[in-house]
Amino acid sequence: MNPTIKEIAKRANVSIATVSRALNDLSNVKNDTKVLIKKIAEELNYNPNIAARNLVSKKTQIIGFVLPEIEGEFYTEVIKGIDKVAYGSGYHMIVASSHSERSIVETLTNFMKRNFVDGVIVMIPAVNQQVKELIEGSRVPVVIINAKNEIDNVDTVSIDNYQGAYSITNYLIKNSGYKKIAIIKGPAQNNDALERFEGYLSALTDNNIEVNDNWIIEGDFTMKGGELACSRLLTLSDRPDAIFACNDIMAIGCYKVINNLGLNIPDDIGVAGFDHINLSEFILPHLTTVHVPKEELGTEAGKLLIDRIEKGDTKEITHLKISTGIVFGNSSKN
Amino acid sequence: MNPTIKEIAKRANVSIATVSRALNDLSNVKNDTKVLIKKIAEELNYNPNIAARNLVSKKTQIIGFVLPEIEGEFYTEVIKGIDKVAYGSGYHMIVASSHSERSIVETLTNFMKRNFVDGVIVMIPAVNQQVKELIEGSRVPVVIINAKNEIDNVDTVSIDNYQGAYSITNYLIKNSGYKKIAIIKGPAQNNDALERFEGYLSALTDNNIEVNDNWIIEGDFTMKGGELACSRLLTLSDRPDAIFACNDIMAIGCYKVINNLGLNIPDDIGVAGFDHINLSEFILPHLTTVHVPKEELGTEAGKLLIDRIEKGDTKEITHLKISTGIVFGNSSKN
DNA sequence: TAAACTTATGTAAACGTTTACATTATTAAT
DNA sequence: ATTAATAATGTAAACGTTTACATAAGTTTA
Repeated sequence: MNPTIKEIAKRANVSIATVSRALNDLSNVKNDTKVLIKKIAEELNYNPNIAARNLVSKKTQIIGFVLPEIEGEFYTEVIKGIDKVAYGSGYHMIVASSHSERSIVETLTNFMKRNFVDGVIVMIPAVNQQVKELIEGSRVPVVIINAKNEIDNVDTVSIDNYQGAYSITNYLIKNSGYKKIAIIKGPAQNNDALERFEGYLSALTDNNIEVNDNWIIEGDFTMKGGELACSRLLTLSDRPDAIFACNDIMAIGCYKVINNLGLNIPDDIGVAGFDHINLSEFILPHLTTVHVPKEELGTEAGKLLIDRIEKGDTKEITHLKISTGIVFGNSSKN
Repeated sequence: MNPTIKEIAKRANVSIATVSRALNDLSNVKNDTKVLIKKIAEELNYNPNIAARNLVSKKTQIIGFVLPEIEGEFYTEVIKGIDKVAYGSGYHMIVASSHSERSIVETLTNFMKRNFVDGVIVMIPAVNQQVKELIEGSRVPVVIINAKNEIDNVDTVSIDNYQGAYSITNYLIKNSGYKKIAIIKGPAQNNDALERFEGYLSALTDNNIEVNDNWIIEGDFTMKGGELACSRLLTLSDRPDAIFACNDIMAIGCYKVINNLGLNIPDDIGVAGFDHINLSEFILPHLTTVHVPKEELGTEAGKLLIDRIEKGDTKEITHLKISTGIVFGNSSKN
């Protein structure tokens, strides 16, 4: 059906080896021959058979991206970042989220055991033992996004959560003048959440502010969770004058509660988030939050992975930390 | 490196043909042999080489999804839908959005010419001549999401925009009692936008409401566009009492302007959108909008494509229209 | 018990490339 | 003009499967 190099060889009166060399622009092919072959290939609308090429090269030019769920803009941005880099280097990306019918482990196993992808990028908030072992034992190159640095023979890219949380807390203190800053944490096993919490603690300490345990509330990174946490905080007898929600969605949950109580943001109570999702700019007042370069997370992971695929073990392991910045909204005084 | 069927054959003292048959659970293999072979495969941690298999089967079990840009939850949901169906049928999905470095045509060409994917799902708001020809001439099965039915030898899935727009306009009239309903349209070449506009017109006509050209404003499906359109409408001497924005993002733009002017939604002016994006439930008052089953769009397209891949031309062309529903928010009176 | 099936296995080709090695044609060096 | 070096091309194997066809082994049937 599809023309093959055999067909081209016949028409050009050369061997298939020469055709292959010509089409791949290898050296040692007379220019005339090369031109002729390319012309014929063009005429026949020739396209190389990828499977055949993969078979001999033992590469597929495909990278896999494993994530818990394709949802929310965060992952979307990361996907975009990976895709751009992949495309630029001649790779394709297969996205595999886990869902009702497929577990993360299953996906990962599939990607790593079969000679199906050249490398895998994994972005999961909490790496459990099983996943850890899977990754450590993998012959396929892996890059992990945003996990705790507990797998050290693997390249990683992550957000500097500590720095982000530290600076926004510091900002709330130094610039806005808040003194009683509460925090709504993220899920307990979530590494990002942990690091953010630590940044918050350090900032308080460095500013000689005592940590008040009543103002440290567990959250779950959902809006509902934000609402509940916020209403707990606002009904305390000694209530905080600012709330640092460990992600934007929870911060938006706070907005709801605060508005319902007829309080003013940022005068009665300041609010800050983390992530800088689009929504944070849609709401009023605009949310003060931490900008996370989501797409960059993807591009960096992509670069690292492709480098690893192409250079193998000659390159040493990289642990990349991507810094964040503050988005100065109006949900905090200034 | 990786064990092959050859290695298994050697250990089991059989030919590679038998191994292949045993592993693929084909008939005509003695049960003892089958069990033995499978045991050895297991021990060796054997995984079939996909490239080799693809080479002979001339299939890759990969489907491509082409979209203009991975952005916003709409596409995300569709991706999720496709992924689920694909996975269920043993396929993988490669997502290729166009971006700075890659045009839609380029992506499409890449997918359709090479024997790289078994089928392609295309979701682009406006199919131009070049794309049309590309699709019509494709030997690779294609399913188009949400485009005008102008390519008839291809399966399509689309939202019933007309019905959605008709019913929400009708709702604004019949249930909310609005009489002066303006519309903010979508981009001129966008097919969804056109159909929505037609639904609006029909609903007015069927309710014996005269169409007022001043209340028909061009929009562009962006928040900013919604703001501008809204402020134009609200400064008219004869201003509408309700606005139907052809997508939610523009409706949210309207909220901004209306709030700024100190007007009340839904009493001074009603607002309705289209798409039912998450955001529509975050804002207050909750937006009255048209629910679009985004994930279903993906699953249906996936099913159609895989069916086409596996059944070939024996199955006749399907043009599927997916109905929508109204989300009764508080941005309209009731 | 031979003939006729059926079942189980093997042989070898095919899929479409790439590439090591061999060969021939061309150019440079003496 | 002969030899040496280089450039261009060809030959054939290899990649790891699947599968048509051939063969061997086992089971009915008359």
